[in-house]
Amino acid sequence: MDFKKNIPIYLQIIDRLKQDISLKILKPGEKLMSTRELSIKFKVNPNTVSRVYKELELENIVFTKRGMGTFVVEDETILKNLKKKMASDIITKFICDMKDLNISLEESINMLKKIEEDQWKI
Amino acid sequence: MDFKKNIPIYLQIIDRLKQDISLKILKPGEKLMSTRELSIKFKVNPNTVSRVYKELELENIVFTKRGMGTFVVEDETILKNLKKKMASDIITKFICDMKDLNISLEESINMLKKIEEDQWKI
Amino acid sequence: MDFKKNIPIYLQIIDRLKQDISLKILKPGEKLMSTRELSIKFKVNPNTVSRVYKELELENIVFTKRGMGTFVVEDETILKNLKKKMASDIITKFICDMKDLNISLEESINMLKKIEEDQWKI
Amino acid sequence: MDFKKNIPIYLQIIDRLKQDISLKILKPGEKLMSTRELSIKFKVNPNTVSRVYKELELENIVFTKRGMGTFVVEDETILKNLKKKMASDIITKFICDMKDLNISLEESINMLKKIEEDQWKI
DNA sequence: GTGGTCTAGACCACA
DNA sequence: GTGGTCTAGACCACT
Repeated sequence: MDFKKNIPIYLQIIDRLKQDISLKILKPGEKLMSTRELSIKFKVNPNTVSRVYKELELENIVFTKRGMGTFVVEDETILKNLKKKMASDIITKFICDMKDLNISLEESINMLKKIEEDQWKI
Repeated sequence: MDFKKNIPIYLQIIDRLKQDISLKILKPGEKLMSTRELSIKFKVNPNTVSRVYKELELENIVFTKRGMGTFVVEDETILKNLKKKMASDIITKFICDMKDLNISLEESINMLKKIEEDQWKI
Repeated sequence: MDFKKNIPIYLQIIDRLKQDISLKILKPGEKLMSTRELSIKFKVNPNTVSRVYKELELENIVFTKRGMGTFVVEDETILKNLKKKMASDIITKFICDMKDLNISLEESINMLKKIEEDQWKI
Repeated sequence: MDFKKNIPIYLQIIDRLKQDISLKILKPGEKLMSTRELSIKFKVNPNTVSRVYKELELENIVFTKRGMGTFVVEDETILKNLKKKMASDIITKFICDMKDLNISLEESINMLKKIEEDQWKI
């Protein structure tokens, strides 16, 4: 995993884990890698991973058992909402940004369709 | 104007000015407010506005005449490209973000269409 | 038994056993459950229970006969003091915490009285 | 300020600041010391103070202006509730702890009254 | 071995 | 000068 500059590493890792969880690459109840393992995998300081786990716990996406490790929550509802919320956030932002440029939702959709068609040609 | 947390104020102002320019609220050749005026209007540190103008000048969107102030460039081509580039950036980001969530462009478009229809009902 | 986060499990178990002993649910001289039994009952690591027994022994509340198990001490004086000390600790902490908030002992008592009256209404 | 062992320093500082705010030693809208200043005053690492400010911000007790510093919120309601909540937390804990020892609220109050009287004698 | 806390000190973006 | 992020590495308590 290579990190973008400008965006804090810990946020990028959070996003990555959220994706893995919402795509069920990490399943409900499954144990995450320990802070140390993950810090080695991502070539990052353990503290940074610590922070990631703490924030994910605040969002009720993972929980920790003392001395046992960190686990994905088992409540499926939360996990379903996670993906929904992430998608809805992206869409809302997109619509707002386009509105700011005075581009209506209709036009935006047309532009996307055009890109879709172009993909086939390649 | 109220600023979002997490995003640097100077970036938000840059975006705002770019919008105004691309929507021709600020016309080619028109003089921008002085750094002082703008800093008062936005209740922001004058240094922050300075930085905004500097960055816009680097992007060839405005230029400075010493002692006269800062002006929107008159080259229409640049201004047209400005809007195009901004829109294209937003769209690219949107498509990537959705892909990361394993949502195809087709699905994304469908979700947007659904929102469009829902707007009519309100 | 469900454990609070933030407070070490072993401390919570110690407190629980102290209560049981001071309330004579566990009587002087009575045998405690084995570490294994207790660890199963509380769904906890056996080491954790071991530690609990070790600490209680240090405080002279239980004692161990090799190969026989762990027992509540028979000295009634110790057990009486146990309850007294626990109560006094709680009270001292309460008074200090309220003082820190600039709430006098008199006011604290009034607040407690108010709660007492309210209970009757329910 | 001297810190208790066993309790994380950052929690002790949080508590201290909450007290100062609820007692209006730090007034609404007032600027807190910078992370560096406070870290020197408390002989503590700047990161520790950083963490304190972050948590207080999460609880909506302070807010930060980028590059300007950290300030007590100005909303009086929040600050009033702060003191209320802190007191109520302490009282609830006290009542529960005593109940666990099989000591009724009535008895608890009597014990406190006794202590109150004893104070006069000294 | 697990996460939690803390120190020391660095660099950065922001105002 | 302000807070935010990150690294390096330590110690601790818990399981």
